[in-house]
Formats: sequence, structure tokens, C-alpha cells
Amino acid sequence: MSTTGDLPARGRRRDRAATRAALLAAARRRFAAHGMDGVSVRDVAAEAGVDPALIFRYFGSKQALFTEAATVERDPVDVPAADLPLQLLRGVLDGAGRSGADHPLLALLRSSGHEQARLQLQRQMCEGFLDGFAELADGPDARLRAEMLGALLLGISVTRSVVRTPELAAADPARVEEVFAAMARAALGGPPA
Amino acid sequence: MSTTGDLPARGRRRDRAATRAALLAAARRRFAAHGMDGVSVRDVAAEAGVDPALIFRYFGSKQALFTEAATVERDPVDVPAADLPLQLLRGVLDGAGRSGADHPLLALLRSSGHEQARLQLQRQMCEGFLDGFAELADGPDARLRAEMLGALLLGISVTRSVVRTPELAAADPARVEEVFAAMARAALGGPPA
DNA sequence: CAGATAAGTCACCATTTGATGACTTGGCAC
DNA sequence: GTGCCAAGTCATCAAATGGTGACTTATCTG
Repeated sequence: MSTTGDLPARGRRRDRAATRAALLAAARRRFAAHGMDGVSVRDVAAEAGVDPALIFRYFGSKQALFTEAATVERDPVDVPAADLPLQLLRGVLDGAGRSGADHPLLALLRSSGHEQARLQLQRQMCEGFLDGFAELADGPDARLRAEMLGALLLGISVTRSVVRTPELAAADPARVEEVFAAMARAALGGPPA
Repeated sequence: MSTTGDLPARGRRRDRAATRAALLAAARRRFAAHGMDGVSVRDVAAEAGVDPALIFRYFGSKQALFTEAATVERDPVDVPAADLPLQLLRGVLDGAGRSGADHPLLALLRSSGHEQARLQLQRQMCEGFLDGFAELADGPDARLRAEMLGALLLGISVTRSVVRTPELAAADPARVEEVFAAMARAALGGPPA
């Protein structure tokens, strides 16, 4: 709870960059947990240990803070395209390590009542991996199949981190991967003709 | 916008049951679209064409209204267990007909920042179909496989109605069903050993 | 140390929120 | 018609919200 968050204890007080970062980290956590409407600027500021007014100084508005907090910084993972699905699943599964809660996509999903958030979610999913999946299938249904696989991945993520279904939430990653692999193959597999 | 909603035009004004029903219908729509925190009691009342104070008269609190609005009335569909997955998929797909938007599960998902809503969602998914799915698979992984299938279904629903991915949102149900059937088979299929 | 500049604080505003309770009014029994 | 009771209205409350701007204070430069 102190790695990237909060204010770095006592090295240089009054550090613009550090304060901004603390605010952003707090926002990511809170927004992911409760959505845009479930969190007030005072909440975020309190979690960051900072004065609420600074949010407006550094970000302009609550909306702007949210938008930035919900943007997933994309390190261009260049794994072979064929490994992408499993790689992403591992990202979802790697437990409380990180990706589980406080994932930006969760914040977006929980705030999807706002059109702006919904669009951001849509874009991030398409550019994030759906476009990549589409190259793994072929035939006229390639794109549809890609999106079905994406739906599976999204469903697993949501089931684990928000619904928290008993088995899936706690299962050994290896077992999940096994079933997932079979389903992914079925999703991408060519037409049965 | 008048089938089940709003106030029945002029037959009997001052009808307790009708007013309550109008409020509930309006609440279902608004909560499903924007989540519990994105909707005020005044919003709901306005959509129902009714005074906001009546919400408290008839439901006691906003929370109680939400809880009732987000409860899916379960007509005990007794299709053969094996047909359940496809049946549910059809429910999700049957387009703007109904289940798409304003589905109670959507309201719960969008409000899942509240622990109470999250638990309600969890319960409704388990009792709603996960328990049923578990009987379709066997082996020690049966329950996990059931939940994976549930995740797929949930993912498809979310992808269609909130993310609104280009293909899946508009695809011909028959094509979706085909891919889904293959994935479902893979999910439930016994251990590869 | 003096002063300037950026970082942080604070009091405050207008609006919206959930909720309450006293009031008015429609419609039925007699 | 006359009352009565339930259904509906209204003014209002306290708290919380996003947002602003004037103020204070730390820190670095000279």
C-alpha cells in the first residue's frame, strides 16, 4: 500500500510531481473499486494524504482526473501474436499481485454509465487486444471469433474480481489456463463446414 | 416507453399499485443504465412522472428501491439442463427486444462498488445458472468449468451491451450461437488426460 | 538574510443529494 | 351531499458534492 501510492514519506516535501503521482495512484485505486460516481474528490485526496483543492490545481476537474486514472499505460508487449490470449489471461489471473483489483478497466466498467467512460472502455479493449486477436482467426467470421474470445477474457476478469464466484476466484491458475486454452481454441478454430 | 413504464394514462388516477409499479419500472431502466450512484431519486421519480417523496412512501429508501429493482424475478424455466446455456445465450442475444439493456444484472454490475450490490450479483449468478451448469460437467473440475462457461456468458453480455464491440454487438445471433456452442463444448468437455 | 516563486491550505460558494413531515385533494361509502 | 382515509404534493432540512480564489508557507536563488 506504499509502493506507488501515498506520499513518499519525508524525502523532499512540497514535490509537485510526487504529489501529483500520489493523487493519481489514489484515484486509480478508488475509482477502480467504486467507480467514478462512488468516489468524491475528497475521498481521493484523503487517501493520497493531500488537500482536495490540489486535484483541481493538477488535473483541472474530477472528470479529467478520472480520465487519466482510467487510462492504461500500454507498454508495447511484443509477444508472438499467438501467445497473446494466454499472456493476457495470466495478467488477469496473477492474483492480488496487481491486475485483479484496481485495474483501470475495472474503473471504466464500473463507470460505464457515463458515455465518455464507456467509449474509453470500448477503445481500450479494441486497441488493447481485440484487433490483435482478429489476426489469429481467419475466414469471414474472424472478427466475430476474436470478439468472442475477448468476451471470454473479460468475463473471466469480471467474474474473478467483481462477482467473485467461489471456484474461479480462488482456483489454481494452471487449471484455469487449461480450460481457457481449450475454449480459446474452440473460439478461434476455423469453420466446421 | 409506455409498455410497462410510466403512469397508466388516465384510468383510475390515484392508484397505489400502479404508481408503485411505475416507479419500479423507471428505477429498473435508470439503474440499469447508470448504476445506483448515477441516478438520483428525483431522476427516477421524474421518469415515472411522479413525486419524489413517493419513493420513500412506497419503498422506504433509495437503497431499498434499488434492491428491489435489481432483483430479477425468476420464472422457473424448466428447460432440460443441457439446453440451459444456449437458452441463456438467446436471452442475452435477443437484441434490443429487452434483455439487452435495462437488465437487472446490468444494474448490479454497474453498482458493484457497493458491497451489497456485489453480493446480490454474486448470489443471482450462482443460483441463476452456475449451479445448473455444474451438473453439465463432471470430474473434479466440474464447478470450475461451469464457472468458466458462466464467465463466457457474462462476458458476451457485457461486451454486447456495455462495451458494444462492433461485430458482437450487431452480429447475426445464429453465427454467435455457433461459436458459442463450440466454446461451451470445450468448457464442459471432460479432462483431456 | 531577503525576496520571489511555486506548493500547499483554507474558508467558502452554489447545487444536488437523500430524506422528512405537515399539508392538500381525490374518490369512495354512506 | 358529507366525511373520511388513502394518495399525492410541497416546503424544507442537513449533509455532501464539485469547484474557486485568496491566503500562507516552504524552499531555492541571490
